[in-house]
Amino acid sequence: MHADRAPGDLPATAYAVLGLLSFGDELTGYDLRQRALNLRFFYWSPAQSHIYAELRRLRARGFVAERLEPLAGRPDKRLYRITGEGLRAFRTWLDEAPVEPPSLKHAAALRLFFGHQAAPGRVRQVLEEHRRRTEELLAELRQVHERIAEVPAFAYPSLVAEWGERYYAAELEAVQRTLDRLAEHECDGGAPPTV
Amino acid sequence: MHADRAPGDLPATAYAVLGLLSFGDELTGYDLRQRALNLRFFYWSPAQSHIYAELRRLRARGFVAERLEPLAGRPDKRLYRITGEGLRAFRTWLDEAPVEPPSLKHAAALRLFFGHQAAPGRVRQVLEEHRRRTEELLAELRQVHERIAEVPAFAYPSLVAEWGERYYAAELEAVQRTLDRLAEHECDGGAPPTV
DNA sequence: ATGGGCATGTAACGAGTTACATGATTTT
DNA sequence: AAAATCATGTAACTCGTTACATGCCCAT
Repeated sequence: MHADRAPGDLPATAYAVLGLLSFGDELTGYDLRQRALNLRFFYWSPAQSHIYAELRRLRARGFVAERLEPLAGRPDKRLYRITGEGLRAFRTWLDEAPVEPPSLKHAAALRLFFGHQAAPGRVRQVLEEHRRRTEELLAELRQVHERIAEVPAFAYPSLVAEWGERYYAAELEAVQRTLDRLAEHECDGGAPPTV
Repeated sequence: MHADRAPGDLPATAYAVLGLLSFGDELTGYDLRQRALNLRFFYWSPAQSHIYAELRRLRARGFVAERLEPLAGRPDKRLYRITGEGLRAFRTWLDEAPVEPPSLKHAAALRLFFGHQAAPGRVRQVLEEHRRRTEELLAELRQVHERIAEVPAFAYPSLVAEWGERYYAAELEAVQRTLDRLAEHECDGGAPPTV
């Protein structure tokens, strides 16, 4: 879970939050939650409560500064801005921290792997649902990409979006091929062996 | 971390271990660790200590049976076999449990996303390392695939391997394109904006 | 007046990891 | 004689989640 990290160093999630602040805006935890949602296409999005916790930690380290805006009858609104120290720390992480290998948890592929135990038609159903969801995700990603495509500050996020679009398009093709291969199987030998 | 699950239900990891036993062999925790390694191409591989813990839990539920083989001067060797109840539970999970959306944590893409803060050349370096590692992983996957390709019991794992090969090949292409786009950027505007 | 968005926060928990410890057997 | 492999296990820890709780403001 926490790999390759020198003691006292922060997890990638903390730097992801810090990085979202490195674009320069002053943001609330709520805002950050929204921004973090855009990471879901290639990284994952931390839970709301986790973001708040991460902000407290970053603040304790002096990586972000907090400004309070009093609100009547409920907790103050907290606005965060990255500090000079925070920016230095972020750049050091970006430039020097070892890049963890990408981790994929592909539940649909896991189901296929164990297909020998599945009910007839189940594997196909799982793959088709996966295809549908991938199509949706790709559509959403295209929308996000369109919104940021011409904004100079988002040149790099745009590159990631392009990459993601290719990624999901390839996934769609690969699923289709798997579906086809599955159909072949059912034609020749009947269902593959149940062991 | 633990999503969509009815209370009392087990995490996907537990079912993955159970699934590895569903091929019918009697295996030790150590063996299972090896087998679980093959899941790393599309799912992740749990730590050794985690596998042992999972086996204890599966045993407590009656999903696996344990046979002890006494060894002189150290803990007994424990051999596990799936039970009828375990097989039923596994099939129910496979056929009925909601399939979690695939989760990707792509650390290299995260670095690219924040490229505006990176030192010159760093993003390229990260991508090139990612490409190298992906090539390695693909090579390993091809080897595994070759070993199982003609084994009837592994028809489904073979399909997953094919899928994986396409997946990693597509990733390689996508990274290359990103590298190219990056080079274009550096030609026209100089480095993209540092904000 | 009701629902959705804004906004923060706590408590309890489960998942999964690293690091360590031990020792026999087999291979080099 | 050393190193790798086989084999099990514990303890301390972090990460991240779900579920809950609160309450304002704005649009319908």
